[in-house]
Amino acid sequence: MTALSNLPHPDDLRRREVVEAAAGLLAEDGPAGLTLRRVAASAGGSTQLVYTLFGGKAGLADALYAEGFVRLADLTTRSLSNAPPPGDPDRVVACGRAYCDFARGDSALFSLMFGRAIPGFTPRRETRRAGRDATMGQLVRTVAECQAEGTLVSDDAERVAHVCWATAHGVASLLVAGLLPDDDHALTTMLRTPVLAHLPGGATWPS
Amino acid sequence: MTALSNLPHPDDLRRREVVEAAAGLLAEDGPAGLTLRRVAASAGGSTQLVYTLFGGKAGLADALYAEGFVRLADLTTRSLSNAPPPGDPDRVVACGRAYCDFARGDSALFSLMFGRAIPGFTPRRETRRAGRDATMGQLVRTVAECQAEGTLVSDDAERVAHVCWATAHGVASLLVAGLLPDDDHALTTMLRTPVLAHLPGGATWPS
DNA sequence: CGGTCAGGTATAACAGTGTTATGACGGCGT
DNA sequence: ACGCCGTCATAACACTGTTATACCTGACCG
Repeated sequence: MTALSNLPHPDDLRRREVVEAAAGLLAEDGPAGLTLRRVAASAGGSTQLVYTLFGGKAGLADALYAEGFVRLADLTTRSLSNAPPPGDPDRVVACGRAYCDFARGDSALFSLMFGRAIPGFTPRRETRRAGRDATMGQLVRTVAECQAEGTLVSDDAERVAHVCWATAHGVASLLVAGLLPDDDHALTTMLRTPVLAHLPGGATWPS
Repeated sequence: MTALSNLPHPDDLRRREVVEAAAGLLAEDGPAGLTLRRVAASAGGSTQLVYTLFGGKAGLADALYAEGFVRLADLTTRSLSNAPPPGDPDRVVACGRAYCDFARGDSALFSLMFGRAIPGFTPRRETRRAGRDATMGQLVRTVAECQAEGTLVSDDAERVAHVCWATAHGVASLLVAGLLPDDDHALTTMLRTPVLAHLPGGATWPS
């Protein structure tokens, strides 16, 4: 089982196994249940395995951080495939809805990514940048499509995407924290708010 | 207010000391530095002190959670006292700005409140409700003042406050997570967005 | 005044954590 | 074949939250 297929590096396969085992433990028992011994046992090895593959718990958390952004991007593309065609502002709302679904579906992973759920861990700058670029890329693209169709005002697409991300993130975060009622209708109106502010013919800030 | 601060018992004075010592450690060394032994040493006692006063680390975290909402409310009222008179939509933006200032000023406490920074801890339902009512109360009040002046559209004030809170929380959270550029101008435009969507004469969602 | 009881306090022990040192094993190049 | 390097598992270390135990203080009552 060791050395027949070299196409993917065997270490990467092992890393993937460990990451998925860790993600399973994280989803099941929360960040408190993510211990090196349990991860090692779940992946069929010893705690040293995590050290040789990731350099410690911080490295494993970094891999889970990146994995979270990958899963979020997958969920977003899947949600966009069931949304109106490009150029419809509802696609921006669909991105926000996918964001909330991701947070509610795996709140522990969401907390690891955005809430310092692993005490000593802060993601590496490159990993953070990659995650930010991934989610911002999808959002900027859908916003720019709407601007090209004239369904959204031609403001800086990145800035519009920023505020849409912030809104979706705030809704999802407060939802997970149990501070917002989990009402589906109220959720859509909240997610619609930032794109409503960039609709053609909207109000401008009073000077 | 009654649920957040109890006056009578002399034990509460000790509780206050311990809470402030813990808040100091939290602000200085982050959630990872908040250990019972360090808290006890900083408050001049043994670890049992935390158990007799709070019943354990979860109880201490709950007290810190409530303390965080009190400090946030104080910062908000202070920010509102330097804002335009009631009825000006800029007051809502000022609330969001105070929210971001709070998050950046004590990111560890912010993470404890909203990000599961203490592994096993989730706030008690009453404490959570008290904190939510405290921040929502201020926000609903300032929004309702604007609606009374006609500077904001007469929608459900609580719903408007919800989306303003979510936006401010998302901005603050992504800022603390290092995922948004810390640009002051961009911050104000983002915080203005949800109130912009409720200005009189604004656009409505296309059916 | 003396005895008794309750409750807070400190000490020490326990299970569990991340991390690191210590050897043992196996594959590889020279 | 030999030495070497990396990987693995085991065990130990320092630390965590929690709990049991003993002590000591202070109030209450005979």
